[in-house]
Amino acid sequence: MTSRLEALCLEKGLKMTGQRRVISQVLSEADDHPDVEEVHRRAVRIDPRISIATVYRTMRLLEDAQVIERVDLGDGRARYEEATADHHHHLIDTRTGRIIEFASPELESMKERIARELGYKIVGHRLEIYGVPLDEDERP
Amino acid sequence: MTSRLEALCLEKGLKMTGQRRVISQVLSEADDHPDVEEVHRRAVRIDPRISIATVYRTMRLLEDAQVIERVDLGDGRARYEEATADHHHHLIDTRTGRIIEFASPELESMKERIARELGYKIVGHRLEIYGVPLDEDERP
DNA sequence: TCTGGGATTGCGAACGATTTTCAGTATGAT
DNA sequence: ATCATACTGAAAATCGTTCGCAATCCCAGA
Repeated sequence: MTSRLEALCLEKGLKMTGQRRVISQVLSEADDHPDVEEVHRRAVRIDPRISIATVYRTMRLLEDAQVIERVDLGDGRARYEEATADHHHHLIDTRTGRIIEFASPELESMKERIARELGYKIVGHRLEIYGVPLDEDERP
Repeated sequence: MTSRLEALCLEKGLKMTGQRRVISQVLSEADDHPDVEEVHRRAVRIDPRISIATVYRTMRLLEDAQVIERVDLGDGRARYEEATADHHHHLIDTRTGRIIEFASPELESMKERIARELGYKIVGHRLEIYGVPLDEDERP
């Protein structure tokens, strides 16, 4: 069975090896933001003969092919998510590490406007909010 | 002469050594976002017997004491700036590496609102915009 | 279906940024 | 001035990541 990412790789003309197939599957099934070690851990469960170096190489390949996106969440390692058309950002629960994705068109346009006022054209950006859950009585 | 940061250190009850004095001076005089190596380079100009390890240690100390702030600009190393009361963000010129600081109260409140809607209280956040200068004819 | 050669892999070594270890040194309270 | 303690330099260790290289795999073409 062909995973979503595997299809994308074929589309981009990437050579489809066993390990790339497995890593694509792992990433297709992930709904979190695994780092390379975690991807490797999951990949090895499917096929034990996959080295961490290959995972690193494949992640870079997929990133370059714009199939996945690197997310830098401030802990020293790279995390990844499937590439999506819409810009979104991350709210990190500092108590649990849970990551909540959110998008805000207003935020996007404000950011555009700020850059424009400073005389710049945006080529990339990133916003992360670190937070803790509101107490019961503070909920909106 | 006592630099601004040195005064802050004394205030916090930190032991004032020669190297801390020099590093404090370097940081007080900096108006950019130097990384550890750059701080070390500047410190050594004032007193050559300062090791990079001490700079690393002192930066962490000052960061913990909230005297300076770590800025993660996406190039693999930590950069620093003096801690300020007001939140501000960074626009990084990807062509030259120039860093432009900006603040936006609207952005702050929007970010508060987003967190609140998601059921969170903000404990920290960061926004970086990467951009290239607008062409002449695009300037606002 | 078989083959050749370039792409890909696994391993371990190399890497850059940062932290730690440890023995020697300096600081500030007394 | 003394002394316990905190601090320092130098080198080794650590962490995430990349690289070099020989062995292996994939797939277009015969």
